[in-house]
Amino acid sequence: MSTTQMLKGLLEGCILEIINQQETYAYEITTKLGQLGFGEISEGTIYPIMLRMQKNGLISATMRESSSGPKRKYYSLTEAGETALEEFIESWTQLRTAIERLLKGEGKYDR
Amino acid sequence: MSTTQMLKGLLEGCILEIINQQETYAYEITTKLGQLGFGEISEGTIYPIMLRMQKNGLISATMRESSSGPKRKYYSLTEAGETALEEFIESWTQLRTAIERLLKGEGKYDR
DNA sequence: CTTTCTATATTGTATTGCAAGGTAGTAAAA
DNA sequence: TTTTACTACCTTGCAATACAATATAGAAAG
Repeated sequence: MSTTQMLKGLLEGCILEIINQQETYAYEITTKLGQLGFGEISEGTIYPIMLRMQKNGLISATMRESSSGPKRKYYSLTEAGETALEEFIESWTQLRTAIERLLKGEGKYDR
Repeated sequence: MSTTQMLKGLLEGCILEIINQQETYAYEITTKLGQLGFGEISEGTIYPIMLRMQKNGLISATMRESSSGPKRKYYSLTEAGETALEEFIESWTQLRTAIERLLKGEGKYDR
């Protein structure tokens, strides 16, 4: 079981959180995720997510000059994005709690 | 963001853990997951997973009579299943840690 | 002028959760 | 006896998503 399948659905929420903490662009997000302990997240993963979230109205983008390369597309959260982030955190907390309870062996003999 | 996408890849590992704690059958696993705080996991979700894991040699099955209904297919972990479970727990711990660090705002100003 | 790093985007594929549907056994209610 | 409900198994087809592979291009350094 690789982490790649476990990421599904979590990545979008995590990226919302990253943008919420600081306005940033896709290329930087990949390195950020690496630093945080997610695996190496490839660009083929990130860019579709960014475009999808923008299309769904969760983030908005503005182009800005870079000091070292092509223009960067900086993203920030829309109001819908902030709401989605809150919902993500709630869902994550619930899921994490459920799995932790399972792994601790709680409910082992309830039947 | 619904929990359904967040479950991807996690369900298989969680089911391995449930079977590891106590030999059980698919129908019971659905109710078990409900009690633990996962959503209502439908049978269309569970049965394909069980067949897949059996095909992949992670679990083995034996039929037994039921006191209240059709025969039950009881599953237990194979050696490969135990290994997969250990790997899942490790991957999960790593992923959980990464997300928690992110949500706590660590690494916010490392750039 | 070639390489390397930055930075964006697209296409196609595999995995997976799940709704919807189907089959059957047991048992209690009507 | 018929009906209803619960148990218990399984299959088909769809939608969402991560990712490899590929493409494009600007900037800087060698």
